[in-house]
Amino acid sequence: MSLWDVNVPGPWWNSLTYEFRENAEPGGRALVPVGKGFRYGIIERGPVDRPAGEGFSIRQARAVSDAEPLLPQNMLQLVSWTGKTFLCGPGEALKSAAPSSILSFPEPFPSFSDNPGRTMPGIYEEVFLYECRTRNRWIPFIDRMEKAETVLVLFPEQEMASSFFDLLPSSLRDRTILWPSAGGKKLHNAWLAARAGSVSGIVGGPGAVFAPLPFLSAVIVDEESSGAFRSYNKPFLNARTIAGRRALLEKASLTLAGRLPSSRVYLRGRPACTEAAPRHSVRYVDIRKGFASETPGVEGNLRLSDALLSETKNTLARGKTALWLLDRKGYAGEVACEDCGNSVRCPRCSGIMAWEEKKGRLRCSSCGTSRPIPEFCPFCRGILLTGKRPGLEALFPVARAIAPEDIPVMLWNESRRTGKKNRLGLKKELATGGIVLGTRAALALCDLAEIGFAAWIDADGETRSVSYQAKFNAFSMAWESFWRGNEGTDRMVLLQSRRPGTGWQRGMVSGWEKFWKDELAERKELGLPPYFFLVEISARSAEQKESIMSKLEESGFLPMDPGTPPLIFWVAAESPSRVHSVLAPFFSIGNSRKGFPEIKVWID
DNA sequence: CCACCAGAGCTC
DNA sequence: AGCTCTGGTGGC
Repeated sequence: MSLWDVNVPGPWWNSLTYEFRENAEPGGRALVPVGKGFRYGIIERGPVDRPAGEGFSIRQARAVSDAEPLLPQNMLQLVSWTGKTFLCGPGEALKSAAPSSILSFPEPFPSFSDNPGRTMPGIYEEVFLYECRTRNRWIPFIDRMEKAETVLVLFPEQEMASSFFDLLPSSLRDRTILWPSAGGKKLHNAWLAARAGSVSGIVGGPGAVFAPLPFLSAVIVDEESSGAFRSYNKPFLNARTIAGRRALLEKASLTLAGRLPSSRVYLRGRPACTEAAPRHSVRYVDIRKGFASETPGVEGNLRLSDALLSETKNTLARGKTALWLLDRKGYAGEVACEDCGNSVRCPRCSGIMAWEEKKGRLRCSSCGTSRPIPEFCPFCRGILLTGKRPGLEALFPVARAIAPEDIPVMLWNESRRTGKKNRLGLKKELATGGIVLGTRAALALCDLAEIGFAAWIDADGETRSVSYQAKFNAFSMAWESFWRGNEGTDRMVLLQSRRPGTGWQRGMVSGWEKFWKDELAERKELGLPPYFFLVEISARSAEQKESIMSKLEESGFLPMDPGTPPLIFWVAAESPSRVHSVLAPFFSIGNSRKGFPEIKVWID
C-alpha cells in the first residue's frame, strides 16, 4: 500500500493524493473517488508522503490495468508544465491533452506499441524559417518530414493544416495523420493511433500539439506568430509555446516558421528578414485628404481617397479582384465616443464592438462576444456614445458605383468561406475580377482569388485598440494582406490613415526587423512581453478582485488596473511561477462557491 | 406514483 | 468543474 499523486481533470491546482493497493505507475490511469462520485485521472508521481494540510482523509483509488501507462513520461511533464505556465492548473491541461473518451475509457487498453522507439539520439535545436511566400516554407517542411523519424507539424488554423496535408507526397501522407479538429470518435481513433506510434507524423491545428506520439524527433510550427495559436476558450493556452516546450523535453529539433516572427522568437533568435514589399507596391494615403463617402442615412466621417478608387478601377481593368478591408461590421458600425473619439472595444479580445440596432446591444466583430451598450464612454466617461461611424455595409454602394455592372461586388460572408462547393463558386464568380469588402477574416480570400489590390480603409483602426499588441496586429494584418497567396509581387497594398507612412507602416517596405526593433525598445521600457509575462486576471466579483490584488501586492507585484472592464486587471512577471503561488489559494476547491478567476497568460 | 427538474453540497 | 443527492413540482 502506497500513496500516489493523481492529476484529476477539473479545477484543482494541486494533484490529489490517493492510496493504491496495486502497482501504480506514473502516466497510468487511475479511477479515483472524488466527492460523491468517481473520476479517471492520471497518476503523476509516487510513492509520496501524506500531503500537508487538514480537513481531508486519503481515500483509496484503483489503478486501471492498461498494459502500458496512458501518457508517456514526456507528455506527463508537458501537461504539468502547461498547467503551471498558463496558470490553468494541471487538471485543465490534462483535459486538453487527453480527450475524455480516452481518459475514461471503461476497458483496460491493450499494449499500445509495437513501435521500436527512437533509434537516433535526440538533440534540441532551434531552426528559424521566415519566408513570406508559403511555398518557400512548405517545401522545406516536407523535406524535413521526410528526414525525421517522427514529426509534429502545427498550423494556427485547421484549414491551413489540411491544405498542407493535401500537398504531401503520398508516401509521406500514408504515414501521417491529419489531426481532427473536432472531438468525438475521430479524435479518439487518431489519439490511439498516435499513441501506438503507428504513424510517424502528425499535421494539425493548435489542438494537435498534444498528439501523443511516443517520441518526437522534429517539431515544426508554421505562422508561429499567429494569434490563432491561443485558444479561444478555457483553458487559455498558447499551442505555439507548448510546442516549443515539447520539442525541448523530447530533445527534438524545433522549426519556427512564418511570414514574420513573434516578439519572443525575434528577441530570442534575431532571425533575419529576407524580403519586404517593394516600395512601388505599397501606397500610403492621408485619410484627411480623402473625401467622405456619401451614403444616404449614414452620417459618417469614413473617408475614401482618390487613390483607393483609381487603384480599384485599375485592378478591375486587369481582371483581378480588389479587397477593401475595414475591421468593423454593420451599417451603423462601431460605437464611438463623441468626446474622445475612442470606440468601444471587446472586453475579451479587444476587437471592435459593432452596434446591433435590433437587439440594442454590442457584438464583437472578431470573437462574437455580446454586451449591452455601456452608459458612458469607458475611456473618458463621456456621456455620448453614438452609432455614427459607418461600417462595411456603408461602403458597399460606393464600391458598387465604381465597378462596371457585370463585375461582382460583395461583402465577405463567413459562411461562404468553407465547403468545397462554396469555394469553387466564389472562385468562379471572381474569375474575371470583382470587389470584396470585409474585415480581417476576408484575408482568407487571398487563397481563393487573384487579389491584385488590398486596401485598408482605416489603417489606424486597429491601433486605436488598447491592447499592447495593437501595433503588431495592425502590422501583421497589413503584412499578410500583401503576402498571402501572392506568389509573385504584383499586388498593391494601400493604407489609408491619419499618419501615412509612419510608425509601424514603415515595416511594410523596410521589413519586420525594423518593425520589431522599434517595437521591442518600447516594450522593454514598459516591461511588457516578450520581456515579461503578462498575466490577465478576470475576477468573479469585486471582493475577489480586491483580495487577489492585495495578495499580489504583498508579494511584491504591481498589479495594473485600467478600470475597464471592471473586473479585469493585469500583472507583469518574469515568470508565471511566482504568480502561480500567489494565485493558488484562490483555486482551492473550498472556494468553488465564489467562483474561480479566469486567467490568461500573454507571452509575446 | 414516479419522472423530471433546479438547487445544494461536496471534493486528497 | 463535475458529480450526486435532495426535495419540490407536475403529469397521469
